[in-house]
Amino acid sequence: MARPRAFDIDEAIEKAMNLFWRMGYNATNLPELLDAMEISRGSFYKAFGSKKDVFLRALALYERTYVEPGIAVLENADMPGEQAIAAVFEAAKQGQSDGVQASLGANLGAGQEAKRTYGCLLCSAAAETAYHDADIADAINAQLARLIRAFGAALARQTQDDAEPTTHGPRAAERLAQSYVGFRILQRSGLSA
Amino acid sequence: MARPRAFDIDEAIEKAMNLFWRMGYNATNLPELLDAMEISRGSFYKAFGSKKDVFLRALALYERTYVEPGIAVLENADMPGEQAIAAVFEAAKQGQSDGVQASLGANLGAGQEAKRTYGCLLCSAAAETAYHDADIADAINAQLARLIRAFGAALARQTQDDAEPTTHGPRAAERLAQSYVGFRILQRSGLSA
DNA sequence: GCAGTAAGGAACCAATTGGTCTAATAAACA
DNA sequence: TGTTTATTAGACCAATTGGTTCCTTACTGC
Repeated sequence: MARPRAFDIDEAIEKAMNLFWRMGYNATNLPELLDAMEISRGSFYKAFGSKKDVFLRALALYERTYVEPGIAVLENADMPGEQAIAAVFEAAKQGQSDGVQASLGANLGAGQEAKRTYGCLLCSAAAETAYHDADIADAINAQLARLIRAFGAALARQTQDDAEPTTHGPRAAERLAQSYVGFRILQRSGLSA
Repeated sequence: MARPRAFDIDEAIEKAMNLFWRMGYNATNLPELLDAMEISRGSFYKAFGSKKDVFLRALALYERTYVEPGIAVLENADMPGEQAIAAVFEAAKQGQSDGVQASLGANLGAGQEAKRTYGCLLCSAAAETAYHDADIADAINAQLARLIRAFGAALARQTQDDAEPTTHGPRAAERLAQSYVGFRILQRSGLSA
């Protein structure tokens, strides 16, 4: 009995996520965000409430789309731990950013230098917004904590009993997560491939 | 034959550095910056020109104060590579943020929770400003590249010929730098200690 | 004392920020 | 057809952004 929403909420959030991914939270302003989401200011505030809410939903979508598959691999009891960890790092190396690549292609000319990635939204956001907003910080820290635990689960399934300190001890999962985050930050800077 | 500058340029930049360290570049606004530097708007623009210029100088000061000592250790030919690398990570763990601790103490009550650090200005800035300003990105990437090279120098001086993939191969220095950056990002988030 | 410079403070600037509101239109369903 | 709701575009908002200008007040060395 009423006009249905013309845009898809999830699609709009996905477009927002891709912009936040590239720009970071602070550097994303409303006009650009509305442009990327392809909705009007009115629809934006009616459907989502605020920029911060959209960012939190984008973070949640990022988790579902990019983080959880990795966590599933790390926690997959049928896969040896070393193999799971290697697979997660390999996925990060391969870009793991379809949507980003797409939006990048739209921005650059004819796909030249289109190989550059924006790293990891979660990792970048951790560095940027840690001290600014408690809600955002909580959401990010929860995701990072999940990731660390998943690395721990994979480490616990290791088949080889090697002596690498990186893969043993109480802080081994933390250290693996550090490597992952650092990789993705330097990847964003273009210094790691 | 003229009135001398009443504030010390380097001290002002140091205060700015500490604020940028805590807040990041985008989230630092002029009034807060002037307040932290304890100079007036007029003096600010006469002496430095712009917020961006101040940030670049703060980055340079950070490099001199916090990055170069680490690089010197890593490149110290008299110290075994493993030892140098361990020392750099240990320094990062210890906080390595005197100025920041001081400004933190001023913000919080009576020093409670004063142990929290802001991670590493360079690492956080790498994540935040990579795609926004070319000058800033260049300055950051140059510093990161120096750091990676220094890790490489330390690796080349290794005494033990262990089989850890982390410490061998062409990308070993890059991997060490990743660990370092990731450590400091998670440190800022409070998830690594 | 005087020239020269820097200080602080405040007024002022245009542009942008995230966010609100209105009015007209459009689509669905009963 | 009428009710309901979502749509768009745009005006509008106060607050904030980084930055400029100006005036008065120091302070220095000659």
